[in-house]
Parts: sequence; C-alpha cells; structure tokens
Amino acid sequence: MKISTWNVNSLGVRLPQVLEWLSKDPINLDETIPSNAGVDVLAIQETKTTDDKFPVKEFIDAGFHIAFHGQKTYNGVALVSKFPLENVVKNIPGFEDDMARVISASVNGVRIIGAYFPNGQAPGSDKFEYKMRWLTALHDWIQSELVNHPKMVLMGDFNITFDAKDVWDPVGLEGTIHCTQEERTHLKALIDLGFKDAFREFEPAEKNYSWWDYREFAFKRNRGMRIDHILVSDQLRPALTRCVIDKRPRKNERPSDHTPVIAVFD
DNA sequence: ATGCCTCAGCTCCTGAGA
Repeated sequence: MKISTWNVNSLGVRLPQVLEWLSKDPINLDETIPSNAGVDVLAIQETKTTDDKFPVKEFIDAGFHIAFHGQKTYNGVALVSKFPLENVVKNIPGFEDDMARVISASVNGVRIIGAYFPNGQAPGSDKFEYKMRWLTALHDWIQSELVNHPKMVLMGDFNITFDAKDVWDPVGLEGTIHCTQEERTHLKALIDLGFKDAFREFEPAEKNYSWWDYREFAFKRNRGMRIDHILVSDQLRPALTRCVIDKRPRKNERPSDHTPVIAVFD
C-alpha cells in the first residue's frame, strides 16, 4: 500500500494536477503506467473548497473513495483512497475550532490521519499561540486514539521542521516560524507517543525539502524546507519499506508550493 | 524590504501563506 500527503494550495486550481498525479506511479516517475500503479491513499491539505463545491464526481469517476472537510477561502482537508474509507472523523474531537484542519479514516485496518497544522505566522503572535494550543490538543487526542488504533499514519503539512537538516538556511532561519524550539518540542512530543518520521528512516541524501517559496526562484535554487511529514506508528513501522518526496509536481505549470511525500508499505 | 509569488474573494486591493 502506498500512502501519501500533498498540500495542493487550492484544489480548485490544482485538481487537474492531482488527478494526473494519482494516475501515475510516483516511484517510477518516468513511466506512464496503469492507474493501479498510483498511490492508494492521498491526504490533501489546503483544498480551500467548501463541501458543496468539492469535486466529488471527478474523484469518483477516477475510481476513488473520498472524504472531505472544507471551509471557505482557507484550510480544508480531504482523503482520497482506492479502498473504502471507514469511520471518518473530522477535526480533533473536543477541541473547539472553526478551522477545517483534520480528517481521519480507517483504510485496510490502518488508521489514517491527514492534518493541516496551523502556520503560526511568527513567534509571539496570536496565531502562534493558537498553533501551540492546537498542537497540545492534537497530542492528547492522538495519544488516546493510539490505544484503539495502534497501526496509525499521521501525515500532512506539519508546518514544523525537525532540525537543521530540514532547512535550507538553518542559521539564518533559526528561531523563525517552522524552526522554533517550541514547535520542535511539540513535534518531538508526537514522536514520543510512538511514531517514526518515515522519511528519516531511510537516511536520504541531504537537502531534501517538501516546500519552496514561490518567490526568488526558491525551487530552482533549492531554498526550501521539509515541513510535510509522514509519521508511522511503531506497530506499523515493520511494514514500512520506503519513503520518498516526489519533486516532480513542483515543476508543473502553476504548481503548488508544496510537493507530495509518499510512504510505501508491504 | 512590513518586499519578492500565489490564491480567494463582498475582486482592481487585502489577508494569509511559510
């Protein structure tokens, strides 16, 4: 099973690119191969689409099951799957939030959680304070969910880097948003619940990022950050065989500023 | 440089993203 995450920065703009990407094997990128070669599950963030405008027919016609939780203008998350999505839950139960940031479902016995973590804007801001509260609520909820769903994937746009290796300029950006100690402490707390960062399980080469600013030719200069992650629970880790970042969609016309991350399981 | 792109929307500018 191949499980993936992609912040598409508006599904309205990116839908053709998403459907095209789903139809191809994200591992053997040079080949156009049968549709069953694509990922089995994709978690989408920043759909920026209300539920009444979600492109249901387009995904159904392409052979996928879908679940979505959207809002106007901002945020919005969805799950796209070749297998049925069971027991769908939206947002963090018990945490009052008017933003659509989380959607969960079970697929083939694996609990899948797709999340769009708050950006946080800048340390000290109201949005940073909200990010900290949201991270605490997520942690406590995931802790209880793991009891019932030990085989779990927590993935999405985390808006947090693990360490200097995830940042193109770790010195210049130290202490700025996505790179603060407070954010990284929260990320570590999630890991300590019993997860592995799938990408780092395979010792990939340096300077692998999942996001590049639209400005200043950041992608061409590889000035990016790795802020999109796939966390795999310890009970599921033995089945994990590979994790890659597919940079190809970042080269599209009108690309998202994020690119997909894929984890492969036996 | 509170800039640089890109997107949504009560759209010809503003807020937000990261």
